[in-house]
Amino acid sequence: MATRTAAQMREQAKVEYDAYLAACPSRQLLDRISDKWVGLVLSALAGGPLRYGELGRIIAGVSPKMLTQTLRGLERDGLVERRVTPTVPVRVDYELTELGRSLLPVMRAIKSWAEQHMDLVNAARAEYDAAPATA
Amino acid sequence: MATRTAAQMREQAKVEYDAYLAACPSRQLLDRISDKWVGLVLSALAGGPLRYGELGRIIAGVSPKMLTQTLRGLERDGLVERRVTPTVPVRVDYELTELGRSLLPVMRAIKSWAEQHMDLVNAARAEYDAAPATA
DNA sequence: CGGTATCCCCGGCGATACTG
DNA sequence: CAGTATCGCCGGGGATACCG
Repeated sequence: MATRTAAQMREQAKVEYDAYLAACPSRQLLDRISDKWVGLVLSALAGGPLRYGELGRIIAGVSPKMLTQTLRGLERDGLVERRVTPTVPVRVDYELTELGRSLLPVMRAIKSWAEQHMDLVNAARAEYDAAPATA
Repeated sequence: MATRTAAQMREQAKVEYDAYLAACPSRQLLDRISDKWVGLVLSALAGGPLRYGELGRIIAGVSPKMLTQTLRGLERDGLVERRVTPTVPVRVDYELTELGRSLLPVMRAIKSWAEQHMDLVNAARAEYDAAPATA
């Protein structure tokens, strides 16, 4: 066995780096908000509490599974609150918490940059895609 | 067959909604910056131009394929510029464009929120995970 | 040095059917 | 009404090997 191979050392470094990445707050946040449905749910909830079914209708393309999964994730992170009213047919409302609302400005910043610059990005893409040869 | 089934109408609505989502600037931006390596590359490049190999070493856990793929995507979007110096062994530098630099404040906003609030999020997670029964 | 091309595998997304 | 459980598929991610 003798010396550890370069591959082994690299492997080791990689594992550590992955662990480091997983612990990075920015990455954690990006992982959360980059989820396909999170942004939609957040902005839907920005206007006030909504029931499960209402969210499903507003968001339209979401399956019950993904909606629940998204909601659970957000609840777990303390960004939304799940409030159950035990009436005859149960009624469940979801609402942004204080923490969840504090995230809205960030979402707005993202939206703002996107609206101001995405046309440039799209132009760059078009140009890039249209360049088959010659500088 | 007569009437279109509810499933068909739902399908239709979903396709349209997906198209709408795909066109949403915020979603496009999120799709880009939420990429595992994009944030790393951007912040690495924030300090000035770097060579391909340097990026690979700084970022550590990245495979050549992913590094190239990330770089190409960013170049295509006009966020980084690829500069080739045709010396004997080729030399390639990557550098943020003006557009790319304009994105840095947004990244900082994300980082800032994360650093200020992720401990609350993690606390919420711990509490959530520790709640097996009773309110 | 700076990539490209290929293969494989895993995880996540969505659809469906069913329950309290 | 508000979910949960299960299945299948598809695509992206990483490792590896190889070119200019």
